[in-house]
Amino acid sequence: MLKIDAGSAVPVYEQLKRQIKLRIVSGRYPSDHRMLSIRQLASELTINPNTIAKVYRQLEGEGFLMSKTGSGFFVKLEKEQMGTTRRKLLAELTDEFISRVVELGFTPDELINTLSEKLERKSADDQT
Amino acid sequence: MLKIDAGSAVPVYEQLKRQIKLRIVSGRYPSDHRMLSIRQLASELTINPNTIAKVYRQLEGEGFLMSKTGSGFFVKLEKEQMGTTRRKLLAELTDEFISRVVELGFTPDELINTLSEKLERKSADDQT
DNA sequence: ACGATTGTACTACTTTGCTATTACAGTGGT
DNA sequence: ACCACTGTAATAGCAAAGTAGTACAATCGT
Repeated sequence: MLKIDAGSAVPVYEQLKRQIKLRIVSGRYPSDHRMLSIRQLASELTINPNTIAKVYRQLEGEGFLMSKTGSGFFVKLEKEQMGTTRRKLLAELTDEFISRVVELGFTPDELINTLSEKLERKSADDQT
Repeated sequence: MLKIDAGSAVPVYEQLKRQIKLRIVSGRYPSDHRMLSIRQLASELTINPNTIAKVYRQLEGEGFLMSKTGSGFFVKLEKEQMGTTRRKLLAELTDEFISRVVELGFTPDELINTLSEKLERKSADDQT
């Protein structure tokens, strides 16, 4: 079940987009899987259908969904594409992160160190 | 000299804030350094004084500046605080990055790998 | 062929973020 | 004490983002 936090600063359509993208990229929504219809999902989440439409259309533009007028939206991502798509997503996020951090005058060493330290601590917490 | 890209998607006040913060944190603007007055900087950059005021006030709120009504804004960051402040900034950015990436289902290994690879490639480019 | 369901397109309203304008109040040098 | 400088505060204008409402067109099952 998808969840929306209405009070959040990140807009509703953005929250939805991330969640759906994750489910597609992780294989939980396989290729040719039919998405809930715009109106169905809208009434489930108690938000405007147009917001759902926006999300679906954007995901279509990014190559994750395909629309068939009259019958619904379908997942488009083939299993073979999943790897490269995941890599591309990660690359984008990483590039943005690096540029922002470098902009603040940090060195690559500092970057790697704090990141790996945080990840170690995180995995320790997760196991506890 | 501070530079503003008027056509950029990131708002003017945000561009300014980042640049000034960098100069303070890197020590280029030492403690007790007097900033250009709101109106001076505004006329130099050909933008509205109120935008500068907003930047200064926010930086004051984050503990980088101090205002003295009638005489100007002054850098507040002591040399001893620079280290911890820098670390804190980096930690915030890193946490946000990690949470967004984990949200997309990536493993710590993938993360470290792409990051270090990108950094290596970057340093190679910078030297060329 | 019909009716229910699907996506689509257009419009409009509301809110928010950003910037601009103006008038006010405190400080400091001379 | 004055005057030119400083920050402050309050207001308004503008554009963009986000969401909502309504009418339309294509599909599919029966």
